[in-house]
Amino acid sequence: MPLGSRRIPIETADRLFTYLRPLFCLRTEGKGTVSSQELAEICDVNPAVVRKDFSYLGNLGTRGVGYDVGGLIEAIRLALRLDREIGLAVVGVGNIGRALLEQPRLEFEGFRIAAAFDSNPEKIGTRVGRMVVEDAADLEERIASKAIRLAILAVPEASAPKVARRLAAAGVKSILSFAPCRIAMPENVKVTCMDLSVVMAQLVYKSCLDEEVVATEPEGAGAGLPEAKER
Amino acid sequence: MPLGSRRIPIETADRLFTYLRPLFCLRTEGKGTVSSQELAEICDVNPAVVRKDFSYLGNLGTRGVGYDVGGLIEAIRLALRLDREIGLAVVGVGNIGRALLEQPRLEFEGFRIAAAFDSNPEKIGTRVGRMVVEDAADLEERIASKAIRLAILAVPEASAPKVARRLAAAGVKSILSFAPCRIAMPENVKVTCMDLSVVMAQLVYKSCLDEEVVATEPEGAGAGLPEAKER
DNA sequence: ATGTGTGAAGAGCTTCACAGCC
DNA sequence: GGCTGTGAAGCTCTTCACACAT
Repeated sequence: MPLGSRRIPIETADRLFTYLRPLFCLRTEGKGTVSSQELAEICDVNPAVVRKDFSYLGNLGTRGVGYDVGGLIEAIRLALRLDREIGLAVVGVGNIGRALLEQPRLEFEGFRIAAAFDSNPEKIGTRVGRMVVEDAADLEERIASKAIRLAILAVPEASAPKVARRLAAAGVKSILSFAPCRIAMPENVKVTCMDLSVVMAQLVYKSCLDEEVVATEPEGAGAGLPEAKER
Repeated sequence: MPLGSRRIPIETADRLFTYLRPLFCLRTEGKGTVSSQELAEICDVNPAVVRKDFSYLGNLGTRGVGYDVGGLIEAIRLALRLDREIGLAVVGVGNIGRALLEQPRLEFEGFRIAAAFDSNPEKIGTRVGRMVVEDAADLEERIASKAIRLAILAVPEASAPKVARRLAAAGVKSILSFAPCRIAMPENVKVTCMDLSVVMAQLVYKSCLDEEVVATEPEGAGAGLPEAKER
């Protein structure tokens, strides 16, 4: 009998993250159990998808009842390696870096900002949110000594690749970059680029697709079924 | 003979966006043609994927030579409906809103910031970047009169759902939200939520997967093939 | 009666390999 | 020789339908 040890499809893993936040809300609201039907409506997916996804984590549900909210949260956090706190560095204290430092939200979700860097002498030593901005010149040493493996890169595009290489050399394994440029990295360092233009273009494209469907089907069923298909 | 009119798979559309930026760079560098091989290396995908993707847009390449850079850009922009400028509103001029307004990058990519709103009296009337911040109270009227259909929502989480409903009522069809909460919208309004926690968690998960592969294959081939597989 | 768990069928995307053209 | 364009095979994920547990 499978015990939650099957390989989790990457698409399932992605969805598991998105289940997590509504589950937190439900727990806060005091809801003890949730059915695949309910969660599916909240997350805008098919109920069968929800059940299939959870089945990879083991037999979490109770037939006729649903899933225990707390149990789900724990199982997901365990499966996704979110069970331990993850320290991260914010590199670049411009508008975006400041936004991250000033809102403590990340801290609730298993992440902990452990360092903030900037190269501007006027910013070094100042306090932003909970952190004191450190000199980017000390980046390698500080990151290595704190064993930080995750960094958010919020520096100008021009210096992003160089700073990224320094981070990788210091032992960082995952970089979330806000610079809209390609960052070449060795195979063992993962980089995700938050490119707003790309995201917005995709958003607009999807809206355009909808319009064409409407235009092509003038006798459409109107505001009929919820059409639980996203992406 | 197919003339670029086949249905484009959604995954292909997503990739087409990501090809666009390196292509801009290549054009700026004065490169006239590019091969699927070169572009594949830059974007970290399989060359066959690149060719297949472009084949949906028609016969763009020249055998033995490659693809015309300018032609590719035009074809992609057309296919993805980026051929006309898209006006957008920035709602909320906090750290993130300011970051968007102060960097003119978006303007180069077919987007044009057409309005900025905030409800803080101290911010209303001030100039940020190229825009003067308008009163969020006038949001519906201004958005409708300018026929804006795309908005970036950068307001506190608590007010995000309410503001989103106002945007939708004013005619906005696509919303990019930075509030890490679910925003319920009618079927014809698309919302993409930039949830940093989710993105970071996915990033960390992928790094963990790598580590396990390394740990499971101690006799691995070392730094061998590029392993052109991402995601 | 209600809602989970899952094998099997189906859909969609990726990879391969090679014909075809420059 | 070099590189595109593409049918076919392969693979992964999604959907369905229903057995089964409470």
